[in-house]
Amino acid sequence: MSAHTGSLFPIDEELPEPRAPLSGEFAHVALNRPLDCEFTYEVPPELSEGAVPGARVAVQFGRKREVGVIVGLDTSCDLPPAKVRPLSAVLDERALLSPELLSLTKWMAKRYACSWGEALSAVLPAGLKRERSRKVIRMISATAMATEEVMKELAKGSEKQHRLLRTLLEVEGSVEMRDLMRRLNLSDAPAQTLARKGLALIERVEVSSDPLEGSIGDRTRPERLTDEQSACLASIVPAVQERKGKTFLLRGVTGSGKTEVYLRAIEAAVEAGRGAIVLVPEIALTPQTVGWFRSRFGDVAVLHSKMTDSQRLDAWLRVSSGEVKVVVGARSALFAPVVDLGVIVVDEEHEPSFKQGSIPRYHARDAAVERARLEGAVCILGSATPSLESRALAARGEYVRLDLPKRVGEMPLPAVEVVDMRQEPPGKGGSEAFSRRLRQQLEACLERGEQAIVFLNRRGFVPVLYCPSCREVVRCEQCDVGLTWHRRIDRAVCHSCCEERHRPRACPSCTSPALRYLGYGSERVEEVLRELMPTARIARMDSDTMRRNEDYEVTLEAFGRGELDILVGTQMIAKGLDFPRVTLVGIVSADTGLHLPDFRAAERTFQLLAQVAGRAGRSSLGGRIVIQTEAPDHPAVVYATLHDYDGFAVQEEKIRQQLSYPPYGRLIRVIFEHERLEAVESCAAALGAALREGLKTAKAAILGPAIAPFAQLRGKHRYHLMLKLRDEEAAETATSLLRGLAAAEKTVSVKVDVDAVSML
DNA sequence: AGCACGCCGACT
DNA sequence: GTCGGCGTGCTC
Repeated sequence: MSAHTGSLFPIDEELPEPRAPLSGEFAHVALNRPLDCEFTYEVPPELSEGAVPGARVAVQFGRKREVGVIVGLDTSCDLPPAKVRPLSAVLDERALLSPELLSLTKWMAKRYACSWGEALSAVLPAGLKRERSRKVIRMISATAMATEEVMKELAKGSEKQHRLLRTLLEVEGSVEMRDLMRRLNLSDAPAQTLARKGLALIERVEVSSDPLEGSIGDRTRPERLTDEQSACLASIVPAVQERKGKTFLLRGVTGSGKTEVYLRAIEAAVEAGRGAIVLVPEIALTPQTVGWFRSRFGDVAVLHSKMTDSQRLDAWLRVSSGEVKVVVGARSALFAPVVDLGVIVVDEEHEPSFKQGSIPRYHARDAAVERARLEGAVCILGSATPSLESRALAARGEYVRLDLPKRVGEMPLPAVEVVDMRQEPPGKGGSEAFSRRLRQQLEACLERGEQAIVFLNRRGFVPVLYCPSCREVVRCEQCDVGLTWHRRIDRAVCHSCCEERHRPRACPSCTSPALRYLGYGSERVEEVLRELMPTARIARMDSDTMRRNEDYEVTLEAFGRGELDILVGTQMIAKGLDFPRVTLVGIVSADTGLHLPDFRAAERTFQLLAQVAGRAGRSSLGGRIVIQTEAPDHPAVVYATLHDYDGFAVQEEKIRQQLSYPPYGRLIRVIFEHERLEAVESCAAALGAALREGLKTAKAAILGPAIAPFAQLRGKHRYHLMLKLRDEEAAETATSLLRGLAAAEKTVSVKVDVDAVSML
């Protein structure tokens, strides 16, 4: 701009020039950018026919070409004419997104403090977010040239290449490169180098077939339902026919036949010519689960995180065309473009994985309720241990509560025993991980020829590297988290940033050589178990042993065929497994999550214990649970022992109410991150002050700012603050205020997590 | 978020 | 004397 145009003159010269609004046809376009507004483009006459709300368009934005979605049309425009550009192209022949999905994404933007375009980007499959794409994945494998000799050579100088190649040799076969690199925390440079040396082979593959494709379940349609199942369906089925949005909270103990209720509700929708979506936690999305739905509904579209972009696109388009009416998938399957949606099921609705960790930070359960409302569909939230949030909404009459209190076939719930680990004699070499009682039960179980599951929510061999002389544990310099020693790979691993390093010989802070190795993780529990029970056939399932998709299936199938006696594992084995010969579940420690600085720690522990306990006693063989703990009097343990969900909920609700935590009001968490500590501190303080000022009159309480539970993560300092909002109005005020404040911050990263499920 | 423009330190 | 740092402001 030249100095003569007026920019150097006082601003009072800048009179708003009077002008008539432009007329013609204009489209409001939402773009996948964190910008608070939509952008207006002129619709050229030749594009007029296709330019409808819900269609994707290509537009020139700044100096880039972007894909956006038309969210509205207008016949006038009051922007300065020079600013308005024409649409470059309409990319779809019809509205790709229904009015309901447009409304749903608008609701998400408001609720979760993101732009409409960002919410839309959660709905569109990746293949439709770019103008042209057919992404291929890269697979990597070791070649025959990768010998032990070569490994020794690499070990000297090329740390990263060595680590990568060793992993490739271990997995024997090719693995998806992007996935592997993320897990090993490597860029693809080391892989490229290995490929150049001929030690690794990188192939571009257009896509293998859907691993869940052929799976057909063996669940037959029962002739008769239990009285409780019939009662549930008697209130659900009419609601499907009424076409009014309605939400049910279905509380059913493990083995009570929740799935059959889902299936019948979906049948009712399909008979009425409508479609359905079933959401399950990612980890429960197994061939077995998918099979149940395939066996009943034939062609069922599956959407999960392991699919490639083109597979997802394919499934999405088949659903959109009405060719497929039933969709099963993880979180994002909520947005499947099902034609005339009649039922949405959210199974295990209490699972925190339904909350998306990145923008848009939506909760799929809450968004499902909203989508059902918009579509006039029925939403069924199912769980053995519903979240306190859903429980409260049911109590307030927002949801209809339904109960399945008994297991199908009068199967009793398994007996639960608690072992107080403080009373156990000290052991050595990790044997203290098993109480006398649990050992005895394991032996008895195997003698009867039955199977056992041993659960521990902690990976690695030893989780604590303790220096007795400075009384500190060895921490990750990047993350302020204790390192875990993994013995098989002999490395100290940070479970927060996945960074691995050599096992420290001495204490890094005081150089004392006498580091002590304390505690046990799943790797060590497996080893101890092999020593205690040398004849038992044991397998471990955690994210260290399950490096490939197939590993999971192979191990579970072997367990199902009875080729294994004991399955040791973490979270991974807590959900959904249904093996009739499992009669014993040992929980090595109930305490791992109990003392986390998160107000939901007790709720999570209770849910986990109930979940894991549900793996035993699923047949006439009966079942038994042994819970080891150092806190036998903790309510989460006590009520889990009694199978008393309501009892636990009632006492936990008292605590929440006293402290005004959800479900007594909503909660927003704000996280501040930056390399420079002073920048984080001052930004958090300033934003905290602005919030206190802006929310003076709202029913809100602000906690903090304070140092976040992980004070450092990947080298960034972290602060956080928490807002407790007494009512919806306060929550809305706070959300929009925060959106403005966060957008104005340029240096420090400010994340606004509405209805946060994790405080860590 | 990108991506530009714009003003101050260490290099040829 | 330039290359490049990241602060500030805009995108229909």
